[in-house]
Amino acid sequence: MSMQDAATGVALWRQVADGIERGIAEGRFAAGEKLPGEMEIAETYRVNRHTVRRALATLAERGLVRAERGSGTYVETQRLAYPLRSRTRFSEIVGAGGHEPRGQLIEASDDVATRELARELGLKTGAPLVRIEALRLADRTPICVSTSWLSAERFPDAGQVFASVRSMTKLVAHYGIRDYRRSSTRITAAIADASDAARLDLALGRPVLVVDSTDVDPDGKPIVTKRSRFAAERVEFIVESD
Amino acid sequence: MSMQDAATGVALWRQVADGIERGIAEGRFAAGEKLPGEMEIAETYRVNRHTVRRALATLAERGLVRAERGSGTYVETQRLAYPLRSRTRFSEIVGAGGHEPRGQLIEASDDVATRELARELGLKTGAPLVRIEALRLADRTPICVSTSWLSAERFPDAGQVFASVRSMTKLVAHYGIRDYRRSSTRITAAIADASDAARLDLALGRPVLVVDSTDVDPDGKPIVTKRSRFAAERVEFIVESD
DNA sequence: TCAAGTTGTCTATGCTAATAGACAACTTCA
DNA sequence: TGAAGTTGTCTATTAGCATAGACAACTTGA
Repeated sequence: MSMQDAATGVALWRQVADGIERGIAEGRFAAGEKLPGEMEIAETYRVNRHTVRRALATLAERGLVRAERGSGTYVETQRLAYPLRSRTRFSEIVGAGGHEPRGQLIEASDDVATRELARELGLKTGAPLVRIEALRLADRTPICVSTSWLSAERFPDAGQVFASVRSMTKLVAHYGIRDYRRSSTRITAAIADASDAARLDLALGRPVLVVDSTDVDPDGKPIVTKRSRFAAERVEFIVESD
Repeated sequence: MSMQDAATGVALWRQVADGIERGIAEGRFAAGEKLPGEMEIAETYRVNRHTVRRALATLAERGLVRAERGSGTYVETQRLAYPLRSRTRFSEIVGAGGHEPRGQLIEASDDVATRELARELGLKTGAPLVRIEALRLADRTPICVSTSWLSAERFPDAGQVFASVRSMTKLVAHYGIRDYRRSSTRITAAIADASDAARLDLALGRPVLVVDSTDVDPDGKPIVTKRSRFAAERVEFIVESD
């Protein structure tokens, strides 16, 4: 019943690595600057220097820090600002941040609507759907994995179309829909599962922002419903009230 | 270079526990229903039964599941829906969900404005602030820990006032502010640090939703800026577009 | 009532995480 | 140049993770 005295089940070096990464993400360690020495880090976390070394090694492998023998260990990073508005387009948001948006089809398959999917899409339970699993990147950095569902009757061959245009905006344009908007967005967080972690190039145990959303056409008719998993360490959602 | 073949630094029993918890959170295991047997879980995760038992033991300790000897292991849970609007009041949101909102002062102290805080609050760097660290609960379940900053000149003794009224809405009402709205909200996710984990009664390694927000009065003048850490496994944010 | 299926507890063993100390290799700065 | 401070590498030891097998205690349903 009482709380746990430490993060049971999570290796110490992992906790140290996460702590340092958090420090970087929050700006306590600025990009380009030198981290405290291994001995100092070991003292602040009350841990052996070798444990710190292992933590730093994993961060270095992921390209977050760079060690220079005799000198110190240095930082590099930056989080992508991702506004959530009724007009939410991955390519526009990433492009506005000065990065090149990329899309990549992982898998397209046929599916049938569960009760929840049917409700979101305004269809009947069991209606034929196209399920598209896609990876989205900014430059070469994976940002999110998303699973999208569309009506198979309204969007036949959506999977093949997506494979060639690699953008949801262009996909729906192909079916004559020139504009759409976000109707609902639900956000929570979880730990990445094995396959998401692999696709996002995340260490397992890292958090993802899970976003369930539905886009509708100008008449309010549902087009597509999605579940996207964003690498939490690479994005920051901006909610604009009013 | 290559990705990690498994969640290095995270114990197997922890991965199994997280997997099951995710299954519960996503509704794959409905509340009240029976989980698969320990042997079956062990097979799906390709892991020893003892490892599964340890995973289930931690979930049971946190009240997520309940084991019944000879029969099986059963689920219990529900996530709190937390809408993010320009009118965002913890007490109203929790109350609307049929729970009793509670607030608890952890610590109040004097502080001075960093450049970021000053910008958010429309003050000068170094201006005197009151910093309030508070825990918010729904019934007896901790939901979030928040650190709030207010101008010490405009809200003298804010810490003492909060300690007695235990609500941000009532606090500002005490200074004659009858209404306010959310002006900006930024969301990301992280792993809970040791003290937040303890206050939220979270196992370390569990994710939190980190929300940075600023409230303004009807004239648009900043009142308070906050950083809140929500237990991700207990809430789900709802963003309403339009 | 009995067999099958479930959770609970014990013993035992190999492997990895974490600690500890020592020293080499290198950089920085006085 | 030299001393202080840094990262890199080695050896050794202890505690905890994970596996394995066996059996007890209990529930369920035929």
